[in-house]
Order: sequence, then C-alpha cells, then structure tokens
Amino acid sequence: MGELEKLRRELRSAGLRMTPQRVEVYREMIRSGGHPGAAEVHEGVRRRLPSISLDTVYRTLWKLVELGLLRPLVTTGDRIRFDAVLETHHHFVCTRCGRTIDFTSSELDGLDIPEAARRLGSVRDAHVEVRGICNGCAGERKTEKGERDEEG
Amino acid sequence: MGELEKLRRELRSAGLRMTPQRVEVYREMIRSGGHPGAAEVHEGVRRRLPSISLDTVYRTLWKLVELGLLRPLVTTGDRIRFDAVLETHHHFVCTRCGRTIDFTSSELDGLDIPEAARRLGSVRDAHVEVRGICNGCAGERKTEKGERDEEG
DNA sequence: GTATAATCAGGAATATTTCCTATCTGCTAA
DNA sequence: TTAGCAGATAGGAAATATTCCTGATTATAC
Repeated sequence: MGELEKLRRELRSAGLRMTPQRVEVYREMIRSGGHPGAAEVHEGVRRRLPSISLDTVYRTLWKLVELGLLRPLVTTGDRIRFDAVLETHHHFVCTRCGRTIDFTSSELDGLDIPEAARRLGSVRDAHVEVRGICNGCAGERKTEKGERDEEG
Repeated sequence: MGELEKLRRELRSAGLRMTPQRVEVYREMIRSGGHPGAAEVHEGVRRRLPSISLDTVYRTLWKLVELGLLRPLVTTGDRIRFDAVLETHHHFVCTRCGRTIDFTSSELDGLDIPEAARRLGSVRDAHVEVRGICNGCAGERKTEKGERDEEG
C-alpha cells in the first residue's frame, strides 16, 4: 500500500481531514529517512508549502503520532525527534551521545507481546530499544555532553 | 547489590565524585518508582537538600543517564521524564495520552540481542516498547490532546 | 591535612513548544 | 455541483522547560 493511502485511511478512520499540510508533513518524514525534529520538518515542507506555520507542523506531527504513523523517540534533551513507522525496525540508543540508530532484525520482528502488556490496552506494535555506547563514541576518547544533540 | 553501591561503582569507574546531590537525586528516582520529570525530582530532593538547584538536578539526571542508571523516556512533548533502570522492565506507551506504563515479562527479559545491533556499539541493556491505546483512553470516548501531559 | 580538579547555587539567557483567534477550507449531504 | 459547517491553518504572542555562566565551595587522592 502506498504511504499516502495509509495516511488517507488513518485520517479517515479518525474523522480527520486530509489537508495539504498533513500530506506534506508526512511525506517529509518519509523522505527524510532519519529522525528529524520539528524545525527540520518545517524547513523541508516549506519548499512545497511556503506559508506553513511551525505550529501546524507541531500539531500535525503529534497527530500523526496519535494515528500510529510516527513515533517520538527517546528524548535527548535538545528537542523532540520523530521516526516514521514504516517497515518494522528497532533502535540502538547511545547513552553517551544520544544518537538513535535504526537496525532491522527478523528475530525481533514478530516478537510476541506478553499477556502482561496486552492487559494494559490495545496493542498496536512493539519494538526493541537497545542501549549502549555507539562505535563513534567508543572511538573518541572524550565526548562532551553537549554533543548529545547531534544525530544523523 | 544495594542501589547506592551501584551508584558508587558507576561514579567511580567514570572518575566522578560521589556527592550528596548525586546520591539524593538517584535515591529520589528510585523512591518515586514512577517516571518523574526534573521538577518533581527537584522538589523531592529539596526535602533533604533544601538548597539544591534545579540546574544541578538536570545535570545530575543526564549524568546518571550517561552512566546507564537512568533512562529518558519516549517524550510526550511536555517535559523530559526519567525512569530508574532497576530490575528489567518494559514499557507500554499510549499513543493517545502519552502515558508510559511499566510491565514485567520474564519472556522479554533475556531477549537476545541480534548481531545487527551488536555491530553498532557495545550493548548495555535492551527493553521492549509496546505501543497502543491504554485502557484509560479506550474508556473515555474523547481525549483532548492536552492530556498528553499526565502521567502516574 | 592539603592541593586541586570538579561541582555547586542562583539567576540570567535561550530555545523550543504551545496558545490564541480570526480566517480559511476540506468534506458531506442535498 | 454547491452550500454550509466543523475542523484546520497562519502568524505572532506567550509560556515553559532547559541550559549557560560565574564566583564560591567541596569531595577525593595523596
């Protein structure tokens, strides 16, 4: 299914409108492939919708999270970053620099959700968050805390 | 091992000092049992160290994250929340209200980390994040976005 | 004990995120 | 196809969380 169809379907089933702003924010998230923050998304979408406001970007991003199309990441303290939920993937989070790196794993997909979790609500999906020190940080001897910000 | 011993060990091996502020911030995190933000921790610690500054609380929380003793949560947009990494537990995150609920699962503990993740750096731990709609939100028909804030 | 590098308190500064509201628009039903 | 309306947007203002800066203090190794 095309990604826009997915968007259309989710918006529809939630009784929300398919506006150009919503379409472009979602497309920008997919196109970026990474974990952009609201400001990056705003900048990207402006190329197509020059007058879109930052507030709309924020509202839209959170709305898409609610619809399950995006996922906010573990915070790194600098800003909120988002991740497009496309095929299943998992995250390696570096506790030193805060970078979140995607990886895939067929073993981890299809992980079955234990009863203890299902009891808490209706489950939509699950993913694994692995924490540790990334190779980049392990290499450089000293990493200032200020670098928590960076992310690819 | 006592939690304070763990703190002492981690601080030591990182060449950091064991200050009363660090001890109390960590103890407060453990005592809270939940997912407090910096302001709550500050308030709690003040009972024992009335003059501790909010800035110190922030610095200490991030330092403890770096040491692997705390974990920042998936953001909900309002503030950064932290989780003490004690016995292994996992998270159910409600995409509607943003609440993060702990659950335990012996099946999910001891999940083995795939090569694809180990390649990215030195792994410390892993946990599963299940997403869906919590029972609370499923009950109330309408949930305003503003409620993303709340958390127990 | 003492030297010394690290940490602290407090307030100021920054930046991100959200709020407000008049205006506009996508969607549905006729 | 079009009218009507609930819902969405823009733009700037406001709130709030987070970090930075400095002189003073403190924990630890020796």
